[in-house]
Amino acid sequence: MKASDKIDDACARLLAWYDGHARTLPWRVPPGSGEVPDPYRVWLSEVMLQQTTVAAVKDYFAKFTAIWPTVHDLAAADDADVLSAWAGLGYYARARNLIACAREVAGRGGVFPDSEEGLRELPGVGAYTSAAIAAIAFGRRAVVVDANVERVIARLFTITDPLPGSKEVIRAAADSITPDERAGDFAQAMMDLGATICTSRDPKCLLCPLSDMCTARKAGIAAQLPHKTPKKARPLRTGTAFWIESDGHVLLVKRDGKGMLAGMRALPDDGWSAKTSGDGTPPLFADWTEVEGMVGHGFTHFLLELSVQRCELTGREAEGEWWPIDRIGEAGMPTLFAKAAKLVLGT
DNA sequence: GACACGTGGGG
DNA sequence: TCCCCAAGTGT
Repeated sequence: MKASDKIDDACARLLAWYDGHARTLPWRVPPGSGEVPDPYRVWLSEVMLQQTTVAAVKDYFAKFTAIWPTVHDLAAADDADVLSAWAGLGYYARARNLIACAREVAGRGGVFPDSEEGLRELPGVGAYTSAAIAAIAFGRRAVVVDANVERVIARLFTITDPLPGSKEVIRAAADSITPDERAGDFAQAMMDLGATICTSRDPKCLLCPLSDMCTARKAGIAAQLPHKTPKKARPLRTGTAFWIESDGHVLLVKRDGKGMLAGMRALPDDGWSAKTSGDGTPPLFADWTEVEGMVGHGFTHFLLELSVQRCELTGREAEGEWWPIDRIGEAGMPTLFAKAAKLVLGT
């Protein structure tokens, strides 16, 4: 059997498997249905799915498409409303780029570029997302490589060099088995395979349509691939958030446009960051009381232990936005501050 | 290439 | 409990 035959075989088997096993997802068109995917929904889902699980995205996708059914609607939205709707999903730069991208596309008449290169120019659309949209929404041949594909390819071809150094080698191997036809289905098939069969831990090789051609499985090392260079330990930082209450309202601030949780509504704090712990300094002079307990929160590159101080004011002169406490859940704060609010309110 | 950038779930 | 991981991008 020639190498090219094996490649065609892998491709055909994967597509056949996908026809019978594709996950049903809110943003997906079932294979063979003849439906045409909406580029707006494909784009929105792909951005939401960056470094995020399908389960976490589902509710947000439903909410966004209900409030903003088209790219024009999203482009016309207030920044604060979009950021609030995104609150809890994480990686907030994605939301800021989402707004910028929607406005750019709306400025082109609401038409997304239909090529990988054109899509790549859009804010928040990188190598992966441009390839994914080109393939899924426009049927273009594109080499779509996410963490699922990296894992499947590393195992199929026994690529043992550690990530991220081996990205180019993996991409080239993925290129070699990417078909000209059904590019979108192929990309989604690879990702579904990685998500459900060729999983990071405990791969289900007995169920895999490619198991007999998987060289890592043959070598008995499938579960150990891909190798990854070890991550650095996350430092522990401490910080303080301040709950300033007056007449049933709490004082919220808008965070800086740069850095952690940029642009998000939040409780005032003492300036903690990934680099340093906070200094405990309150934003104003008052009779502060320590709230019992602590909020533990893990960010990508550090861990935070957040204490909360509270005080009661008689007026509302302080700088910020006074938010009704009984509607604090609608404030659209990142999870860290939502946890702090729960600690204060005992909910 | 390295690092900043969130969060929730699974083993 | 803790560690790893997930449909990455921008700087």
